[in-house]
Amino acid sequence: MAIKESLRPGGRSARVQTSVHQAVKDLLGEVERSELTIPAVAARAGVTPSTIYRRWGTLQDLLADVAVERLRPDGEPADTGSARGDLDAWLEQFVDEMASAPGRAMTRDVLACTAGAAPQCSAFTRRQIETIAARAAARGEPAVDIDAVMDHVVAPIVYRIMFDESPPGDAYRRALLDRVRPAGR
Amino acid sequence: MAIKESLRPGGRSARVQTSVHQAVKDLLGEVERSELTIPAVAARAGVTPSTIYRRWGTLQDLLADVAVERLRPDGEPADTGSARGDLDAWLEQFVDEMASAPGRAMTRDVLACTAGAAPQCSAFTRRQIETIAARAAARGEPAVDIDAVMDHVVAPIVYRIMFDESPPGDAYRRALLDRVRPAGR
DNA sequence: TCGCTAACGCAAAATATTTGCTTTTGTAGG
DNA sequence: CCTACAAAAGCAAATATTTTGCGTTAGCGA
Repeated sequence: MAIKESLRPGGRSARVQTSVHQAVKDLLGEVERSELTIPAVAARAGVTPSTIYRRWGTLQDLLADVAVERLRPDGEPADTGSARGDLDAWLEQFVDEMASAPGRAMTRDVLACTAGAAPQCSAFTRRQIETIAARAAARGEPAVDIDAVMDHVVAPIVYRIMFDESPPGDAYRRALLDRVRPAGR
Repeated sequence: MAIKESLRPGGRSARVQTSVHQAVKDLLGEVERSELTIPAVAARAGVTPSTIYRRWGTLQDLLADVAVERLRPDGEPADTGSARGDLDAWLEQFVDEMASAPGRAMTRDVLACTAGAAPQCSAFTRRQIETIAARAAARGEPAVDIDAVMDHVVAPIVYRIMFDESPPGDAYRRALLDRVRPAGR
C-alpha cells in the first residue's frame, strides 16, 4: 500500500502522524526489531492499531516513512571555503550516518518499500551535492560534476555499506574523492 | 532468525527444502506479493506452516534464501577473447538481470535480510569478475583491477537500479567500463 | 538392524490483521 | 459563527497469521 501524502494537514491527523512517528523512533531504540509490531506502536502512540493499518498499510511502509524523515538532511552542507573541503566534510558525515547500525537499518527500510522512498533519499543526497556545486560555481572554481560524484563516490560507498560487512574507512573515502576531484582543488 | 545451513543433507529435509523453494518460485510468478504468505507457500509445497516457521523463521528470510539461489550465477562469464569483451558481455547480462522487475525484487529481498545474504551476492559478482581477470592475466593482457570494477562499474549500476527509477542504458554501461578500462583493451 | 535425535506434522493458543459500522472532528461554504 | 459534509479515528467482531507443546516420522551412525 502506498503511503498517503495528501491527508488533512492539521488537527487530529497531524497529531496522530506525529505520535505514531515518535512511537516508532522510541521503540526502535528500546526493543528488538522482532518486537516492533504495529500493535506495539499503536499502544505506545495512544492510537488503535486499525488507524495505523488503514493509514500506512504495513509495518514496512511505516518504517520506510519514518526512515525517509530521519534521512532528510537538516541543513545545508558546511561551507569550508572550497569544493574539495565541502565534499570532504559532507562525505565524512554521510559515511558516519549511513554506516552506523541505525543508518543501515533505515536504508534497508527505505529500499524494502516499493513506493518510491528510495528515489526520495537519493534525491536528498544529490541536492546536497548540488548545493556544494552551486557554491563552487559562485566562487569561480572548476565545475563539480554532480553525476560523477553520485556514480563514483556515493554509489561505491553505499554499495559497500549495504552489500559488505566492513564500513568504508577514511582513506577509502578520500581516494574516491581524489578520483573525481584531485586533492586540494 | 538466521537461515539454517547445516541441516540433514539428504532425504526428507532436502525434499522439503526443494518443494518449499519451488513453491516460492511458483507463487512469485502467480500471485501478488501481498498474497505470498507462509501459509500459502506451505499449502503449495505440501508441508505444514510450522515447518517453514521453524526452519526459516520469517517470510523475509525465506524469500532472501530463495533469492540468493536464483542470483547465483549458473556458469562462468563467456570468453570473448579479450578482457574488455568479457566485461562488456558479462555486464550487459548483469544489468538485464538486475534491472528487471524480478531482479530488483530479489535484490530487495536479499538486502532486507539481516543474515548475510547480501555479502554472498556481492561475492558472486566479484567472483565472476575474478574469473575474467584471471583469463586476462593468462592471455598476458594488462591486469584487470577488480576493486575498480566493483566500485566504479558494478556499484553505480546497482545504486541506480535500487535508488532510482530509470534503468541504466547501454551507453551509460559502456561509459562506466571505459572509465576503468579504455575501449578495445 | 537398532537406537538416537533432528525435523516434521498436528492442533491449540496467542497475536496480528482486516473489516463493517459508529463517532469524532477538520474544513469549506453560507 | 454555524452548519453540513466527509475524512479520519475508534471500537469490536471476524479472519488470518504466528507460536508452541507434544507426538510421530525417518535420516544417520554404530
